[in-house]
Amino acid sequence: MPGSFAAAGRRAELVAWYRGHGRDLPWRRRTDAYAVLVSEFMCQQTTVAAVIPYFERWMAAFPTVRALAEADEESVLGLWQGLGYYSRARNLHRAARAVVERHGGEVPDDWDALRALPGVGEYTAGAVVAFAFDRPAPVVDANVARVLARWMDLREPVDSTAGRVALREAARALQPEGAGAREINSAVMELGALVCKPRAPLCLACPVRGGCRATEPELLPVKRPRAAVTEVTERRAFVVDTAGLHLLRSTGRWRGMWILPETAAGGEIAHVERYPITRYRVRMEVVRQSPAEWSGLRAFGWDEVPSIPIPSPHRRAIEALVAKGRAVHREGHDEV
DNA sequence: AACACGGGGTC
DNA sequence: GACCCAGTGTT
Repeated sequence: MPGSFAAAGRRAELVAWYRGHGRDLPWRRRTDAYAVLVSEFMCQQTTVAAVIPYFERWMAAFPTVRALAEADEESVLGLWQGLGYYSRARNLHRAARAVVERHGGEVPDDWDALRALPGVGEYTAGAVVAFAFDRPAPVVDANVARVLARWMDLREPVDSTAGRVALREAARALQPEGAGAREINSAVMELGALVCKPRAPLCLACPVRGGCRATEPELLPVKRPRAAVTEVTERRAFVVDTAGLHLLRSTGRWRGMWILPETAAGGEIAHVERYPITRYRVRMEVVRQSPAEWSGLRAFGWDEVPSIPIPSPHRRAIEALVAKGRAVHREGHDEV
């Protein structure tokens, strides 16, 4: 059949390459399903290099499903602080509790049962089946999508319905009959990370270049056009007294984390922090206010601030304002 | 099908 | 600056 995907015939070369060149990542040293689940949650939309230190700290703090299930949300968010996409932390926490309640504390080996856990989508369910239990499952992350799109010369956007279907079927065709899913799926991912890179793919070093149909691999994968960036401005209060820094427990975007409260007050802008968030570009203007103008805030001593969960842009603004405060103090004129 | 959701790295 | 990343949930 013209256009059929013949990657299955290249499994041996791919796995041989992986055995020689695959990286020694912390979660590849273990196959217990809980460790796989944690690493997969952390790796969602996040680079491997950023995840490694978080993974090590997490596994030390919460070594088992039960340990995580019994933890409180504050410490869970604290360990996740700085990784972004905090709903992953809340979902992983809920997933651990669901595993205890529904499955007696054992992470299930069944795709549908996995998929039913909070925060577990098609990708993560497949990853746990393959990496923890070494059973066949399509595992399509951004690396695999890029490798397969080039391999098949797929011109359909990989984030369209048609593109996703094509990729899932190709990934399915790549699976071995019995054992070996762990290695083959790891190998395709690793090929994407090390050789079949987003820009400037190293085709001369590719173990499957003989089977690749891409004529212009650097132009693949095709993606749907992205939404335009919108500028937004918000104003927040920096509230400090002798008790320390007064923060608000967020109920919105950064639910459960501690943030600078939004304010309508005018006055001098003490600091401007700019940060991107998905399709927005936020200009955060910070003004100094006194606790008398607020209720519902909680004061933290300055020694506590480093260890509580605060989203990165807010933490950066706080650090900048503290530095400015110190500078004023040094100059000796505290007419702030 | 489109959008919200973070933060850090790369070129 | 633009683009990318071991995606998922909601609308």
